[in-house]
Amino acid sequence: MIALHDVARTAEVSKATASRALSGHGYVAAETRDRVISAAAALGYVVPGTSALPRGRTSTLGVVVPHINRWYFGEVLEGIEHALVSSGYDLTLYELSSDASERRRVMENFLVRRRVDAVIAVGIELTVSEVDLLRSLATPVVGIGGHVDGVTTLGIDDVAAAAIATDHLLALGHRDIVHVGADHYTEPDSPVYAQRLRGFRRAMATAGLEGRFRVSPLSIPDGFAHGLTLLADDTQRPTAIVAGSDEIAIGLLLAARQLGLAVPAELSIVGIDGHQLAELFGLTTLEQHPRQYGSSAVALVLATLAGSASETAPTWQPSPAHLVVRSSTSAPAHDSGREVV
Amino acid sequence: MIALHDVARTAEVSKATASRALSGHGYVAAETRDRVISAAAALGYVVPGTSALPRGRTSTLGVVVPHINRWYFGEVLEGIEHALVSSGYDLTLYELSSDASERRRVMENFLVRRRVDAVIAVGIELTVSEVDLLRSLATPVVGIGGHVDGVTTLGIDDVAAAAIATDHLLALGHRDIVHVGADHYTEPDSPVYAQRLRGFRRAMATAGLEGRFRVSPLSIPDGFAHGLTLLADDTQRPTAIVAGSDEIAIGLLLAARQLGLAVPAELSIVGIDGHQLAELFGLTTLEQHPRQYGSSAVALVLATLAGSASETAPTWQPSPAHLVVRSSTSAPAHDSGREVV
DNA sequence: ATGAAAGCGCTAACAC
DNA sequence: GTGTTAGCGCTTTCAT
Repeated sequence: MIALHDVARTAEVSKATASRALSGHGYVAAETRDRVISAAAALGYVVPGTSALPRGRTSTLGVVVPHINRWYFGEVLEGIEHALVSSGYDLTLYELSSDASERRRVMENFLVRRRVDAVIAVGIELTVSEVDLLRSLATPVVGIGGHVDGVTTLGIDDVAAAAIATDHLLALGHRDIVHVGADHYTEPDSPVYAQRLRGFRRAMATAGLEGRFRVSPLSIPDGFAHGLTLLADDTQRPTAIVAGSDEIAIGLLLAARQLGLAVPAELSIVGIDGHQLAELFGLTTLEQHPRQYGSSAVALVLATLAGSASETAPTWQPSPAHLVVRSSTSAPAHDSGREVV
Repeated sequence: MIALHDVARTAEVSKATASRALSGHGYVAAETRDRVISAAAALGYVVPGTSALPRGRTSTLGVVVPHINRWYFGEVLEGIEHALVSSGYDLTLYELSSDASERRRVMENFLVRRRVDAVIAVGIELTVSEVDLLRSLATPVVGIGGHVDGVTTLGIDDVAAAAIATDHLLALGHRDIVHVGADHYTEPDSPVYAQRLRGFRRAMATAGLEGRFRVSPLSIPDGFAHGLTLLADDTQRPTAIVAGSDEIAIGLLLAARQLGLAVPAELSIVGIDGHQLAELFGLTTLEQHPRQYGSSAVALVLATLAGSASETAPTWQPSPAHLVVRSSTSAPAHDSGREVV
């Protein structure tokens, strides 16, 4: 275990000088610095995580997600990870199970106790007390997906997004539209699905219609299963579906095909998210950019930590997203994107 | 920021006693302990990450992956995360880009410098020098996927797995079989795809045949694209395909369907991994259990850290996996699993 | 420009 | 049983 001590001794300087030489803080003679740096290199020394302890820092960024193995979250994580490389910060990952007490434990015990210098909450509805807690510790927080009061959040306006998806179908002449997605009960941590449901209902109400809603877990197999039951009986089959996520939409699409329904001729489906498979399946969907949210969020928290963008009022600005309409069921044809603020 | 100091003062004891009371180590009067504990609770104190510093520990487990947003890796991560909950350990995640210097930086600067107490390498071929480095620091390492000399690794025998998949097709009477997968060049960090290729070649050679090989990135869209070019021309179309991963297999399957080919009547496809969509697509595949690998790996490293299973010779035992043969292209029908050691 | 010393928040020997 | 002391590996005043 090579410690600063060893580097200092090899370079024949004190620990203090070695520290300055390596960190770049404070005065140190050019010649001395070179000696220290080559000693460090020769010994294979690299600065440990404890180095920020005296400054009360951990060099660690906490990321909280409700799920790891879902496309959207995976993209966000990759975006974060890439942005973090060569920042000197580590990414520590917390998956919040749906268990409430478990959630409390993670939030309070880990995030809050100087185990992380900042937190990025992805698809998590932080409670006011959680936000207060972090704020009282001066821990920068930025959210991704949804909207949490008082914290800068990256993501689309989910209500508007679902409304646009719905309006698209209404404009196509559809009247019997159902929303297959999640709500507050199936995705208790995440605010976005309930908002998408609201957007759907709002758009339908505005058109003077009453939309149906079916709850489904957010996976392709679940979408498929729901599709089979929903679409098999043509007395209750809708002419169009707004899916709560692309996974559901793809599942529904597969179910429709399995039942021999022509999409979009006999059934129109629109999803939300921009899943990598959307184009492959010819899925009309509202695309956002989770990977960019990740890197932008990192930039934000790092800036705050560096003291630059400190406490500018956390204003929420929905990220741009656009509806990618695909008419054929399998011939990838981009664009005709409609901007969503 | 509530420190142990505050708890101690509130409970009217010394920091040492407070520490003992909270950690459970060493003698402390029951009555005193209660006082400390309630003081801690009242103040909202929780032990910080620095608590293990004096013992030279970080309470952190490093996990290295080549990709985050792929089904297999996501499953492993979820398995690890779940196993870690309430262990007191944090999971810090490193995604190794394919850039070699970047990889060196991560391996040396982060993993090795007491930033983590142990590491789990998922689908990463550690070099001997990397293993030596970690070993010299007494950092426990366990691998998942593939096989690294000197480190206990969880996963199937990929050579055998691919051979079994190939043999299955041979037994079905196929002679013109192609392998669509990755090799050392497309997935430089991961040993497993090259091994699967070897298993395929070996099985073909044993049957006195020469199998064709096509390189493809490991995603559904890429599998789809390769499928279109490979299957469109029926002069060069094989009768069966061994895919290097389920993503590729599913992509191929979709391409085949798009081209109007009946699967498995006109084209047999077998995948490897047990992707959640395999059943949905009626894909015959060799299933392993990435989530369990994750939790088992955690159990292993924690045991080593706790000193129990210390330095027992790291022997590699392939995990069980079995070939799930599905005959229909869309009717989920389990079973007829063949064990693979 | 450099070194000595104090201290980040905690644990562990060692005394009492 | 409990307090005192030293020290984990580093950064940072404060002298010099």
